[in-house]
Amino acid sequence: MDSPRRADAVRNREKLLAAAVDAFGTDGADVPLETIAARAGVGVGTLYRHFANRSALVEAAYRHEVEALCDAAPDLLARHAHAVDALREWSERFVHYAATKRGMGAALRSAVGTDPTLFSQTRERIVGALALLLAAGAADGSTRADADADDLWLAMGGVWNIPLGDAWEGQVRRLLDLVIDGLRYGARTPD
Amino acid sequence: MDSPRRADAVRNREKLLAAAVDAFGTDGADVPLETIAARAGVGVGTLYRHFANRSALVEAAYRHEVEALCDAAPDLLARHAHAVDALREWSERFVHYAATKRGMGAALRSAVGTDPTLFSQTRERIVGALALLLAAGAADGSTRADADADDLWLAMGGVWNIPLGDAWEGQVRRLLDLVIDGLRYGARTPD
Amino acid sequence: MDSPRRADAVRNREKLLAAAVDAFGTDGADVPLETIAARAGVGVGTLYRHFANRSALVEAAYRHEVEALCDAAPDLLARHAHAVDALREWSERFVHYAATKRGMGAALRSAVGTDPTLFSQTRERIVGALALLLAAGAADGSTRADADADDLWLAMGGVWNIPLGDAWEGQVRRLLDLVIDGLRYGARTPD
Amino acid sequence: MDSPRRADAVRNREKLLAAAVDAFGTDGADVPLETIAARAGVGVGTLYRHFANRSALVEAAYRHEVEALCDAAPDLLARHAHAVDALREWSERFVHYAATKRGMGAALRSAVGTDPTLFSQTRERIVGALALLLAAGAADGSTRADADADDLWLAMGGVWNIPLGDAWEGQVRRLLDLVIDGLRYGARTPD
DNA sequence: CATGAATGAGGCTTCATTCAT
DNA sequence: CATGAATGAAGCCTCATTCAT
Repeated sequence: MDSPRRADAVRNREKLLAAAVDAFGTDGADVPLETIAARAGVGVGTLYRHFANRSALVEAAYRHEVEALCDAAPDLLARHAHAVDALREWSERFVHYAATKRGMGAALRSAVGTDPTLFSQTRERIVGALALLLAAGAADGSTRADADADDLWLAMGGVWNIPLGDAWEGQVRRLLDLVIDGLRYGARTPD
Repeated sequence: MDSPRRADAVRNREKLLAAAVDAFGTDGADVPLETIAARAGVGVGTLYRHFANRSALVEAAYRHEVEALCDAAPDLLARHAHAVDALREWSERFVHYAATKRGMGAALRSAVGTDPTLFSQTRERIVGALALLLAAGAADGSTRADADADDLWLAMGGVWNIPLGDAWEGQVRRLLDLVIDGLRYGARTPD
Repeated sequence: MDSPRRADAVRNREKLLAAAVDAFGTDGADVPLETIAARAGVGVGTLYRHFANRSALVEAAYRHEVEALCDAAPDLLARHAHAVDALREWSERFVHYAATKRGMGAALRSAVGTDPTLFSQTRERIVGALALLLAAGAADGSTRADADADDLWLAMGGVWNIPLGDAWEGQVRRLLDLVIDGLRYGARTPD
Repeated sequence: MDSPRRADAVRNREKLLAAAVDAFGTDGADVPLETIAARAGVGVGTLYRHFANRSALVEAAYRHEVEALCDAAPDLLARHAHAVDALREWSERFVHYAATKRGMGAALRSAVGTDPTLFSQTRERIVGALALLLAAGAADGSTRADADADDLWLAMGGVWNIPLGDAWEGQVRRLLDLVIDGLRYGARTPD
């Protein structure tokens, strides 16, 4: 239904979002937008056609990451026999997401001014994904039935506290594994 | 030895550092240096006479805060009968320092590029101050003798994790109180 | 002979000219062409198919107004028993034209650079229309026979001097009425 | 009292104003500010230090012209035995001013939005200068005593109606001479 | 030593124009 | 023929830094 031209535009948008996430993470919150455009392989004009200004881009890039993360939840459930395994794989992606958010941190902070609901909305979205995974886990008995998505989110939120550095990724992994193990405790299906 | 002129210069330097800490916290990492100079009541030229460039100022402002914080430790010990009370008062100042560091955060991050040892050096300085306080506490029995300055630093580092907001200061206080109470546990002198 | 396609194209051209006149008057000489295209309900591409560039559009819009104004002269003569009545109605339209020219003023000034004959040509066209009306008036005796189209044009040109404001339209009307009354003076047919 | 440096700054300001008047007249209301800066022989930054933005510059340039014009009135009176001669010379300058205003017209129109009192204020200033000249003329008998500055301003305002072109300056001169001759009519001192 | 004016590079954003679909 | 996405040149403005006074 969309003309092919439209497809190119969509692709450009994706490229811009990817480039933005990357650039904010690499070069800091102040990367010239022209750098992002260049990295995406398009002209500045194109960037501005898609995103009215810097905050719009920052916000879109962040929301995009959250969407990608949360959209994966149902897919993963469909691909795994046990919900807990879906949760494990989902947590892999969460690590990546956490890394991104760290990188974009400064950029995000300056963008929340524009839309103060940004963080609360994305939080809800993520808690929703967690709720989905937990519900499935409760249903198939692969996670304990009394686990709450909000609590899980808080526990996972511990990753923000892990100091950046070489050991960061390993620590994040161990934290998430620990949390997921906690969800296994008291589950119906033994390992 | 110092001419009166010299005294003025020193005073200007102080005013600039104070203005910088203030401005970075208030207006963000991007405050024009001219704004800082104005806030200090001097011309930009004077600012540049004291600090070669923006990062130099950021770094100096941060180190200055750390110095002020750490220099207080011996003074406090001298003024309190029990080391633990010195520690309590020192932690008050630490709250202030933490607030400053939060405000300067973005500015600092862009400055570490210039001097990568910045954080490790200031960390050492603070751990040193803590060690001093703990040693005194162990000596007069007002804190447990097996406490380690590095561990204490890590525990206090929890303040970085407290989300900014209206409740921030209260939470910081409670965290620090908790930690200090921990140091009391097993101390020779009962409360 | 004209395919329906052609009819659409003609209609688009008209819509664009109308939108241009409107937009220049409303938003000033700097309206983005994209705005004009949108107001005409077509894409920019279509605008460019019809007008090679900005000045071409400005010029065409102006000429179009003049054409519409002048083409009306013979029609009006055909519809009125006395030429002076045709002249009166024509002057109504002139008011509208004057308003338009005022609005487009800045845009026009930047376009004359492209075609310096623009104003002299449109002047001739208008003087021609006036000559037609006066000739008819002289013939049927409804206006004095010694009136000259060039002089009439100069007299009507007084409208450019009327300061813009709420009273503008009323003053223009009174000026034109006065001029036309002058043409009645000494006419063969009494009122 | 002003340091020499200050003198340079003042000179720069003057150069910028002169360049602006010139550029707006020559290149139209849209001249890049960088062009004006270049023409004044300074960097853009200097332009911006003196004038916060485009309208500020336009407005300042216009007010500057009016000031120059009006400040001349007392000087001229001091230099001429008869007030009417001062008035004649003043009207020379008015021609120049009128030319300037014509040139800056478009630029001014876009700037009035910022300060709607611009025209009324400058009008008052000019009427004031005229009043001064007329009072002197009434006193020394070189102009008729019943002349009113406001009326004189309206009469001189006729210059705005003279169509631009090669003949413009000549027509302006003749108009002003005519008006001044009118002021001579009934004056005590015969020519 | 202090001052603050001058400089100009560089970022943001807009829009005329082109061109693939 | 129409569409509207893409391009990039160009203008506005800010601010770090220099330097004459």
